[in-house]
Amino acid sequence: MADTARRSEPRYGNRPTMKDVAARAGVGLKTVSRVVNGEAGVTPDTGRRVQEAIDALGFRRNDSARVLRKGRTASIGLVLEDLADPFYGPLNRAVEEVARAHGALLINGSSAEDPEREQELVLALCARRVDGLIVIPAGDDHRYLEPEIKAGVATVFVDRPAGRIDADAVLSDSRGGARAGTAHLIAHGHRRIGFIGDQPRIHTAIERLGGYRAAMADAGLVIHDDWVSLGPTAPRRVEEAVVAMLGAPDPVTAIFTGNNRVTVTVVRMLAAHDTPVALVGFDDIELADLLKPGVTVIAQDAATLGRTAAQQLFHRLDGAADEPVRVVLPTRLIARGSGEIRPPAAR
Amino acid sequence: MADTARRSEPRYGNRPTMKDVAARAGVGLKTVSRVVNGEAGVTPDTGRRVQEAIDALGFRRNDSARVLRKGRTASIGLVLEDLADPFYGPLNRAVEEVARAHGALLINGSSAEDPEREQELVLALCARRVDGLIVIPAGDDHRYLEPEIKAGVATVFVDRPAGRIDADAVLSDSRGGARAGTAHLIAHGHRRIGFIGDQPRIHTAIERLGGYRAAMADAGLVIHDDWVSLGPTAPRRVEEAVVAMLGAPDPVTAIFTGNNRVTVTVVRMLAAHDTPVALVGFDDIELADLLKPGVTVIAQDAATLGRTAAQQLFHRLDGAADEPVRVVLPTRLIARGSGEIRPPAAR
DNA sequence: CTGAAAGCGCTTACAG
DNA sequence: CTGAAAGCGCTTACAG
Repeated sequence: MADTARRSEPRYGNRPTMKDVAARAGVGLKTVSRVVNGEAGVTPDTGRRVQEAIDALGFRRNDSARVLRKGRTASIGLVLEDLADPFYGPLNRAVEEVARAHGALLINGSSAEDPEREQELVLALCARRVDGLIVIPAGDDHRYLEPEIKAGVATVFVDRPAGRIDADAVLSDSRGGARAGTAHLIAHGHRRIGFIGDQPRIHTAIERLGGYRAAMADAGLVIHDDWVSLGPTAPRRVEEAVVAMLGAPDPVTAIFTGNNRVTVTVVRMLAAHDTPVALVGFDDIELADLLKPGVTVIAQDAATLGRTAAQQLFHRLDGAADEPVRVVLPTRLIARGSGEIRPPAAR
Repeated sequence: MADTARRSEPRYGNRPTMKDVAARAGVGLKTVSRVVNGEAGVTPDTGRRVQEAIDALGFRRNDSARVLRKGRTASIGLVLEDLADPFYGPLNRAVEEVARAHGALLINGSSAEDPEREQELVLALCARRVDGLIVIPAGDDHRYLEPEIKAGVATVFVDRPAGRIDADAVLSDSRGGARAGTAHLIAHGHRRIGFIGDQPRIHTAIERLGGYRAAMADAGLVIHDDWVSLGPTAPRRVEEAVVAMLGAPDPVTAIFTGNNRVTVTVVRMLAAHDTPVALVGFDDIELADLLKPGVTVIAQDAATLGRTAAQQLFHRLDGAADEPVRVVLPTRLIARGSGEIRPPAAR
């Protein structure tokens, strides 16, 4: 903000430029450019003189300037919810690997699940003229991106679709996964099943709730209002939801949790609970197999999610201009014990 | 003369420039610049005309060009080992928050524990003229960075110090932590304690081994060669080390693990082992408290590590030119059960 | 094989 | 209050 009164600012730390190299080698600018970029058309002798000047001066090409002239920045932006969330780690890494394979750098940022911060970050990346953008949206209205997309910023949404605009999206089958997980609990004898999910603004939260509802309906089960809780994934809120569901006159005998953070909190609560409660959680979590009981989960493949999104992005960057696509990746139920606990009455 | 040559190669997707805005508003370039940057010295009426042209054209300032002229890119690079490793998540996020507070973007990359890839990545970031660099080094020789640092790229190493150059470093007290953890096992009656750590090229691996050795020496215990295993943290290698240590004629009764990945594999092995073996691991891991027994760990504060490093970086960027500093953050022993198991003979 | 000129999209320094 | 000129460090298009 207030970086007003800086001195005669050392520019890039007073680095030598091609001009300096040219002067020292006694050649023209273009010749230096040729040597730096390994282009043909330089005699070995001239090349050597230039190389010596480069080494002596410690010259390193300023890609920032190069990029301005070339029109592509060879960088992409990835906006996710929280860099610290272990779920996004493999996704982030997968995007990076694809970017790297295409010679692009990755600019990263967290929206902190705040739509305004998401927009601010996305537009900052557009101002930097990233070639493309991969966004895990926090908000549900992305019309602010329309002029950018029209101007040529390739954009792929991942994990959650864009809101109110039509854009590429790579998603996990949230609805199908939640439906399968809930059906799994029903198959093990449960009739009163709770659902604790993320905020209703978030697409996946609604989809997973839908899957839960569908499975209950499939089995002819009516859902009690008290069995459903959507909200922030902060431990506090989740704990209260668990207490309410288990403390009711007709308590739930099983819980389906909407994502990894919710699951972790619920596992912690259930470990301290006196009677066994069944649990199936969306997202796999580390060490879930070593708990007693192991945690049964609906696993999604975060790395494939990221890789697929990045590949689609570079596909667009290569000129693909067909209709926006929506890729939905399957989930996988991993039974480890917690989801196979039977309700008290049925034992 | 204007847009003739443009059509062949869409530059930044044919975005309007300040020149276009100036032409449309019928003003000079500098006036547009004033409006875009909220500078004073524009009559309300002129300002309005310019703003209308901006809106009509969908103009967004090209920060990439701005940055070239300004001499600072308002971006920093963070090179870590693996974006997917949950240990680095909080560190990454903490760096991002500090960068954000300073108006800088974060360019991220993984070295994959490969010194060559680290160098390649670091130099690519230097070529982009990031203002500063935070590096979790994979290699042990950073002399390749000397010309860059001399040229003005602020650099802070985190988690591990630089090799063969003098540079700022923010570290955890690996040696002290490992010493305390090993002493904890000794205090619980163990005499034969194994150490499974990372590759000896990695500074923290050596430091932690040193802490282990020191604690053993403090207690007058001699270390058997078979009790120490350093190498890649791949599950395969760690499993073999565990099998060897537990299968020896005089098997170890406790193990100290050198980092989170090693710990996870060892926990998995010990869960399947017939007799209880004590365990203290370096780095905290999620759900460690819910396992039976809970995993006793030496926790380091990854977020503080990242925050401190980033603050030091911006301190340098603000002009601090004093001697390189080395900050060492304390670790914390968290007893949860696995480290308090007594050896068979002592029970 | 080699290089001078123009230009990428902005900001700086200066003049009116 | 306003704008023309020069320049950031490179690449492009072209001429010698």
